[in-house]
Amino acid sequence: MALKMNQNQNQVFPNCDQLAACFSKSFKHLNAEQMNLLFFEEQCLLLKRGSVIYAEGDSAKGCYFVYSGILKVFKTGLEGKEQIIRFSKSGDIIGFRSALSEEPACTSSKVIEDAIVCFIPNHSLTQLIEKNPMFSMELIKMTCKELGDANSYITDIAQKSVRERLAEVLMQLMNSFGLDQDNFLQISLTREELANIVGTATESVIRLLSEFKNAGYIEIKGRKIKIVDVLALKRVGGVY
Amino acid sequence: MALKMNQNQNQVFPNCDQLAACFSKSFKHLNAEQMNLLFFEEQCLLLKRGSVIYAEGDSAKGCYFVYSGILKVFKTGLEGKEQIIRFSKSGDIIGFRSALSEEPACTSSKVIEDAIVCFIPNHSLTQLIEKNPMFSMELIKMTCKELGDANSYITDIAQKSVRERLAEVLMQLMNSFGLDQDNFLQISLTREELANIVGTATESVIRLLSEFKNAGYIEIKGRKIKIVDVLALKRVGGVY
DNA sequence: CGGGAGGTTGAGTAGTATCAAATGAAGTGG
DNA sequence: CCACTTCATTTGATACTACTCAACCTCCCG
Repeated sequence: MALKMNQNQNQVFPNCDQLAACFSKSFKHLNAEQMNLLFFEEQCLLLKRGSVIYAEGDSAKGCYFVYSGILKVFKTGLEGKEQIIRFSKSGDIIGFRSALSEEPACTSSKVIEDAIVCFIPNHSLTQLIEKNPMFSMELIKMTCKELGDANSYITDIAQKSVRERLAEVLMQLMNSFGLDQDNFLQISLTREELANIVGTATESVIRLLSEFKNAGYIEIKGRKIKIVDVLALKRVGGVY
Repeated sequence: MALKMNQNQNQVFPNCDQLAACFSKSFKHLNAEQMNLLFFEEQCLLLKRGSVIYAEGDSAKGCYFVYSGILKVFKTGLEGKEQIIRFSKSGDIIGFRSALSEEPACTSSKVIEDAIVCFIPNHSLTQLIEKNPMFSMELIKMTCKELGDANSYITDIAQKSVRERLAEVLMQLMNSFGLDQDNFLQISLTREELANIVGTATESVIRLLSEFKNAGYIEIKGRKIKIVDVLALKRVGGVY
């Protein structure tokens, strides 16, 4: 396997085996040879919080495999307000939609927590789809799962109140990113980012968070949110 | 090609060539042999308005190809309120998500205008994916397009007002189903169904429709809506 | 020490939901 | 053909959610 890692600044990039191991968490049906195909032109990037991976309107020459860190995928609505669609973390592939369809990206992606991502050029991805039906199948299933999530999201935003949605979002974040030993969510978001997930105003998030705090559902230390009463939050969020 | 059409009640089902021609509108990379594979166990159904094709929670043994008619795909939220996710018409495939992922369906599908659909058993679909990478690619692209639409939808519902969304939905319906010679939308929906797309209350739709009517943007004849001022509607809906 | 970004609080209000009731349309059975 | 049922639509009155605007605070960084 060609090793083209940039190791400037003492940055520790994953080696091929580590990449492959991480990739296998999500895609189980690639053998070593195919994995080589994917990471042949290995090109890892270390990205700091705030970096943009791709932006709405970009025409992609490839997609990105996320080795570590957290990204947000969002659309920019009228008035420039972000709507966060989902998060990506270790093991996810982002940007393959516009890559495959050869259309400009319809979302943007930005780093929430410092990340290492690996660029996968278009032809590698296409080759893989052509040579490995199982991989196609997994890609389809993955997209389908995203689509299912999106559909639920639509229903929630359309039918639930902001309070319900905020509680639900906290539960989703808990499921996706887990809690540390003190029950704090292992992802830190600004109030504005929270608002941009829930689809509401920053002020509303602040008011509701302090309402949850007073009710004893959560505790707050700056951007860190401690989940105290899971059952109450699930009840409020209509999550069962 | 095996012909197992049920031709009871003088129902005129499409023959294989017609099915294939219709299918080719959406999927261009299947040769005759592969098309045979798909429709080998041809099983057409004539479905009246209100019929349920599949329901949330069903585990699918296959998917359906829509030959004619219009279906709505929706989720049932809390309180039993429908959220319409999208419509399907001639040339679309529905239900392949749960079919492929072998998970219970996360949406339901119901007939809006009398439809002829053709059942495609799971193994046919899977075989095709395994044998024809181009087909996989088209399936992926199709799912990706749906996903892109869903993402836009999320952003709209989260950020736009009900008035804006209703105007936008009218424009979408115009694009999807077209207008007849008198500029009436070629799809009839109840006020409740409209509300379940927009994500609002039936009464709100009624009030806004009559507001649009008074403003001269539309005319109303029962369930038929005539699009009078496209530019005004686009402006209201923030569609550009 | 100043400036900027993020966070918090309060007051006022527009936009929608909800509830209730009346009307209209379509079908059913006697 | 009419009374009756049922469902869809419409209108009005009222309540309330959540947005907006404005002011102020806090923390951090240069």
